[in-house]
This record gives sequence, C-alpha cells and structure tokens, in this order.
Amino acid sequence: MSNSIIINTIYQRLYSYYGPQNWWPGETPFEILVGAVLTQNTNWSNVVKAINNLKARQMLSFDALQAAAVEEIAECIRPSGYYNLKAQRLGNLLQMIAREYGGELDGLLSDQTSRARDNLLSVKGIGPETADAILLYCGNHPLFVVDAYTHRVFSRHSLVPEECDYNELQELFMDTLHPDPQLYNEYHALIVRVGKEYCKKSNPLCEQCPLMGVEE
DNA sequence: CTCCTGCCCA
DNA sequence: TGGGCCGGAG
Repeated sequence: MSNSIIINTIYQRLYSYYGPQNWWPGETPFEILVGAVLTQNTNWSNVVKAINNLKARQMLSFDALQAAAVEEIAECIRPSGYYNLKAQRLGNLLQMIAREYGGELDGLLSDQTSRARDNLLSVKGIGPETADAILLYCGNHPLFVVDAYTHRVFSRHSLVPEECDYNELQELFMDTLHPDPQLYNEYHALIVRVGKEYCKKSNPLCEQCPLMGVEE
C-alpha cells in the first residue's frame, strides 16, 4: 500500500479508536506558548505544576513574565525540569516577540507562516517542534508537528527510516495531507496518545495496538 | 532504574 | 554524533 494511503488510514484508525483529543490543553494563547517551551522533553503533568505556579504568582502574562527575573521564573517552573534552561528560553522568546512584534503575541501569530516560523527558530531554545507547536496550536497555522512519538510510530511501521530528520518526516505528512490545521492538530495529538499507551519506547504493546498491521 | 510532546553545544 | 540539562511519576 502507498504511504499516503497508510497515513490516512492511521489517522482514521486512531480517530475511531480514541475520538477527538481537544488539544492544546491550555486556556489562552499565552498559556499555550509557555506550555510549548516547558514541555520540551518533559512529561505534561510536570508542566501543569509549573504553569500553576506561574498562575499563582500572577506571572502568566506577557508583561508579568517579561518583568520577572530569570531566577524567579526558574523557581516557579522548577517542577518542569531543565528549569534554568527553560527560564532563559522563555525570556529569549518574549524578547523576540517584543522586538519583532511590539510585544504582541497576536502579531507573531498573524504574521506569514514562514516569517513567523523563521523568527521563532532564531530564538535560542526554540527548535522546529516547539516553533511548529506554537504556530499550530496557538495560531492555527497549517504546520504538522513532529516529535519523538511521531518518529517512533512511523519508523516502527516502516513509513520512514529509523534515521530520518524532522524535515523529512514533516514533509511526508505535509505532502500527503491537505493543509488543514484542525486535521494537523488532531493527528499529532492522536500520535502522542498512541505513543504513550501502546507504541512505548520500551515494551511496546504491539499486539493490542489499534495500529497493528496497518501497513499491510 | 527509565521515560517524558527537545534543544544546544563541542 | 554524544553529552548536558532536570524534576517527578511509575
């Protein structure tokens, strides 16, 4: 079967099995922006603790966070891990938005997709996954988000080689699927779900997986 | 102990 | 390409 058929079939199977995932978990675009940085290589439950700490200190807004000292931010986001690194990264990100968009997150989100993405990638600490997650889940830009789960699920089903970079994997999806932000939103969330529950790094549960035999 | 919706640096 | 960043849950 062709890759494009399989990619569509995988979506259908996951959606029938799990239903809509209602991503991104977050109340405002700014909260999603912050969450995208905090969740880098980090379990979401730890990110929730960090975000709640920021909320409790009234620091979950552009102005409050930019005014705060990095040490104070680091203290709040401690539960999310890499806290010194991430406090700096949040600062770098806000600085870019201040410089390029007058401090308006909406300015970034309503910019051309390619320019917004380039600006995000120019920030130290923002790589392709974080940039695409911000643009898709905050701003509805049609960018498919690739992550470790995507790589694992699709290489295990032989759709991409084991050694395959972000761009290659992203192009596979974006050349196959219509540029529909809602579809990209749901598909990525479903991949994360099946990656956590079945396509686990160790001891994957292939026999019971909803994707079993999908490539045949 | 391993893993978690990465990314930077040498 | 490998190591460092890092707390919390299982």
